[in-house]
Amino acid sequence: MKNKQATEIFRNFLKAGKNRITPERFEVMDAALEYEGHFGADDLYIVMKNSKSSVSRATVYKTLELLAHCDLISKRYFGDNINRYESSFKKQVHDHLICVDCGRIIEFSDPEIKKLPQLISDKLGFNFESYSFNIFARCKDPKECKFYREE
Amino acid sequence: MKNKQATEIFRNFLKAGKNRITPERFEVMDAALEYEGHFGADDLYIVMKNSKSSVSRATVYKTLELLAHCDLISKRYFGDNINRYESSFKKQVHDHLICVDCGRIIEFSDPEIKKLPQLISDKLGFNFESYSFNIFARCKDPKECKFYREE
DNA sequence: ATTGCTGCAAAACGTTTGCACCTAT
DNA sequence: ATAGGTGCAAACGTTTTGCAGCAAT
Repeated sequence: MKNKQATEIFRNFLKAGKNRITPERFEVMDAALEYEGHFGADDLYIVMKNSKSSVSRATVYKTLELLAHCDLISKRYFGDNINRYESSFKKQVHDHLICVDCGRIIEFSDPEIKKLPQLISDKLGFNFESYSFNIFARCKDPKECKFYREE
Repeated sequence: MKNKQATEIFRNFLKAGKNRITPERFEVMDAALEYEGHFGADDLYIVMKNSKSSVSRATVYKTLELLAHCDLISKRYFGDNINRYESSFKKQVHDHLICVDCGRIIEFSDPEIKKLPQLISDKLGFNFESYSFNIFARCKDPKECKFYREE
């Protein structure tokens, strides 16, 4: 229970959906919000395991879905068959550019894009829920790209 | 070799990349361009198998990647752990709205979105390659949504 | 007391790989 | 001749599931 405000949000979300308040879920929440950058469910499981947590892999997977549903974390997909997450608590909404050569991920934020999903959903007769926007591109400087890949 | 124009495009792409021109690759190309709507690699493999093709699963997977690289098909991801493809030959570029309740997929096209990926890539110092834009939303009319789910 | 949650291991799933044979160049 | 592609089955890595016991309500 390292983050009081997030704990409150998660707790209320769980209550509202008639999900139980368990210590394991808050353990996963803390670890997820602490993780720097993007992580797969298994990455987080390993980190927790290494810090002596006894939360199971299944619980990690399930809890991450819950956290994504209450917008404490965001679910991402960069095209490599792994679902990734990242904390979105107190972080500004952003999208991603992925270098298809070196895999580097650049975060950016565009006011134009932010408002479009809501508008389009309305126009098509849907209630907007979330969106994903990824750009795949190549570093202009191949040296820089190679450098990044090697580290 | 059902589609002369696409065959030509694919053949040139293969030559340019020093990939060999094989009958299997064109079998996959034909099947992929004929497929109505979005399909997983395995879906296509089953269809081909059922029409007595002897192309292997591995070849289907590999060839779909090649077809995506020369833009004859587009690779999609709708958040359910399956990579999907759809023909993009002679089809206008479009994006997708997915109903998170019933799974229905609506295709739409927005001029604003089309031009942004290129612009943003330039601004960030990358060479634009491709992009993906998905909106997740809910049918406004739950009945309509339910109806769709049940069929 | 009743559900729902957990941990564990096994299974499931889509996808990739290793290998021997084959074929386009 | 040789590099590259194919088919097959087995392996892979991520994710989900079944189940018995446990814990939040």
